[in-house]
Amino acid sequence: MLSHKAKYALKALLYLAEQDENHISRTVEIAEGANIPKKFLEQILLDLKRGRFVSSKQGKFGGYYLIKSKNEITLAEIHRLFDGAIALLPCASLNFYEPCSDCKTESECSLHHGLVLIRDKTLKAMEGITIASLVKK
Amino acid sequence: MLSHKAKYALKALLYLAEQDENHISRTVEIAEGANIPKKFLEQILLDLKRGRFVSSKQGKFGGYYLIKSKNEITLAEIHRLFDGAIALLPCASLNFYEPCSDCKTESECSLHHGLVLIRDKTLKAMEGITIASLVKK
DNA sequence: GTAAATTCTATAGATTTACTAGGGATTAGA
DNA sequence: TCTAATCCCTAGTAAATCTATAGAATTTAC
Repeated sequence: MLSHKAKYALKALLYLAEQDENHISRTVEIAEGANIPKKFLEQILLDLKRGRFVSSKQGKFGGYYLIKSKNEITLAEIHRLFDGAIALLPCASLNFYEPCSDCKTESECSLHHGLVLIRDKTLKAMEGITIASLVKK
Repeated sequence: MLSHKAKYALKALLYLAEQDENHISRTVEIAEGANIPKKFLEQILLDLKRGRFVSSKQGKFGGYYLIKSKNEITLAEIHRLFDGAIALLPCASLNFYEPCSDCKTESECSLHHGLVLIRDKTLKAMEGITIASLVKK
């Protein structure tokens, strides 16, 4: 399941993607438009900025805007930024790999192999969902 | 990501699936064989029993054994039993559906649609992974 | 200088996770 | 019938995580 943070991030990105080119959106505007708690959204937008999905203009008349094409922002990326690994266990993860401490036996290898299959399919599916694909309902 | 509970459940089921027909496995035997904390495993086995994946024999020389074919126990079922919904949000879930309180707008519908696509693909993938498919490494 | 906005740090409350503890109930066999 | 072995059940607990909220610092336009 997605965390609220990831869900809010997607909704915020959708909101930004629906605005006119060159429009700068204030946090409060996004918060009201997408129904997200404002102070929580502040943190999320900063995370999105650190992840290079959006950029900001500070000060009066400042706000946020997309810097990555809505065709190139995928669900997979947002999941990784806010909720971490897409794989079901760290030992099956590409970007968050860790060996499993309790997996030394035969059954471990088997589990691992199945989870890598799942990861591949889920990842491919998630990479197919972009902000653009969501906007054009 | 899978919880430890779900991971341990899978490992315990794998252990049981690898035993001879009619063999009854004690909790401590599974715990040592699959490297799972024993008292934690007790709870997990009870959950698996309530879920009708295993049954037990009580008293001296008791233990656990599979009652569902290892070809019919899927990762999807174990995920649902221990970790709940497979979908990324409750509003996209088949078995754990709940409407999203904050989703009243256009962007909600869009998000929903994409997440249903993901759910369908992930579910199909998870239903393809059975205990039997994991045993025969 | 002032107002409006982002940015940063801290923190609080609730929930969940991953166990652990301790005993009760059941059964087999001596 | 006693005893040991085993499953069964309920609590509790420490740590982490999640979901925010608070407040002040910084930046910018005018």
